[in-house]
Amino acid sequence: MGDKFQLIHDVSPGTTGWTVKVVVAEKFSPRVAQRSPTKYQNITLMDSEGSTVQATLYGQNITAFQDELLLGKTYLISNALVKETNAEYKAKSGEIQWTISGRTRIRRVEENNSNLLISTYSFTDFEDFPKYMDSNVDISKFDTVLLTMWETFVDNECKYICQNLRKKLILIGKHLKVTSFNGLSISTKADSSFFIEGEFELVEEFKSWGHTNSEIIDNMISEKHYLTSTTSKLSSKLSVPTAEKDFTEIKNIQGLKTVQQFFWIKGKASVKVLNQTYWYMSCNNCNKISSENYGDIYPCVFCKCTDAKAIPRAKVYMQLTDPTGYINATAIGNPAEYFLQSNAEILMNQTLIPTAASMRLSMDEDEIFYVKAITQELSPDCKFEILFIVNPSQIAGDKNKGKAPVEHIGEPIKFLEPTTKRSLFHSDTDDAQSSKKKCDKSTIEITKKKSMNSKSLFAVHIKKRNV
DNA sequence: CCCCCCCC
Repeated sequence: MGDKFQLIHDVSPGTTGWTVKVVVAEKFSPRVAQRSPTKYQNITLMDSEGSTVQATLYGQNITAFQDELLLGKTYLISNALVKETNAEYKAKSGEIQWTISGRTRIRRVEENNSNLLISTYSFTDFEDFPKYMDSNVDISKFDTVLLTMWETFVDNECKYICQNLRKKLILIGKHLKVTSFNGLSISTKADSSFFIEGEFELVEEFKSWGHTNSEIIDNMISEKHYLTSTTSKLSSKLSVPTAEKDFTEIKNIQGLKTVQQFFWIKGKASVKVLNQTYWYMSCNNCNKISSENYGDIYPCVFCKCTDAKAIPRAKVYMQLTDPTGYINATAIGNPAEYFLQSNAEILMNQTLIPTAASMRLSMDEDEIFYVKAITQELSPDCKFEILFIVNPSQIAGDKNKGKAPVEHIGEPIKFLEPTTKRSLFHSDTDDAQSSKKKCDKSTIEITKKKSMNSKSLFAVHIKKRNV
């Protein structure tokens, strides 16, 4: 390993412009956090001098990077989030931890540094262990697997394996509402339909609420409404309320505890924290964060698009007020550009803290906001996201005027009776075609990714695609 | 759709 790069010890919180060459020395199985639904995965990285640092991945980054960071391989890493571990947990002071996210640039280097690892760890026997731990094959076939644990593995790894396996089974059986499993997230959309992304593995058919999980997923796919972000398309999906009683007063959602809900709010937005980043670099295909430079073509780790383009996307953290109170909320993409009266490229090139001359920082008149509330497990308050902003003048004379807001708002999710015989479990090109036909502005790809045995293990990839 | 953060 050459020395033109920094070493792990050279990188502290606040260090900029660094690149460290590392070998992936250990890769642990993803775990679910004890006190929150957060998934995390720890990885140990080692530099040329044998120093190590713990790197952590969270949530969807775990699946996104699972093929990028392979055990024993060498990488150049830059722009990880570097911080001291939480004082509450850290064993010794000054311990550094890296967080690897979509911002982090990772470049594979074709070098064999396994001798470095072997000289530091007795690592060879351990090599097959991580992939074994994370395997679902054993569950699906209900084969008995003998796993021998010793010393601290009994208390640590063994405990977590058991917990995770149990959680996975429970998740598949019961949870088809708002959850994630192996990269799958099924969440309610603003129009009460479902958005499914990522991969999931159906280990076993479970019945819940009178339907098997495969039927429920079939329903979601056959319904497949997707919201689009533009106001014109929005108005065809949602009728904007006009009666005062249809708006939610902010005081009623401050400190909200519900899982996920949508509200119409009539009020004003303003930027209170001027010194924020009003954009992020994104993938032009999936909008996820990118570590590339503007305009670069790159393979996106999230959507796996091989020729994704890095483009800026607007983002703003603001305060929403009505006569009864205020909440902080985030807007991304269209609503952010609309509010700021700017666009992502201008926002990206802006070097100074903005002024009212360079963008809109507050509203003069009331506007209508469609707000999504998401409970934060560890924080007392909800997080709010502004999905749409509608100027009341835009809906004057609209055919929806006077209509009550669509009936789903604030209501629990309902599963529809199965309307189709089409099953995910015979996913072939015919199914993919029929999905395409029913889809209006998007297509859904259904691919059988792997089939370990004839009936129990499937991986299905469903994604929205703009046409 | 998306950002941030996140665990022992």
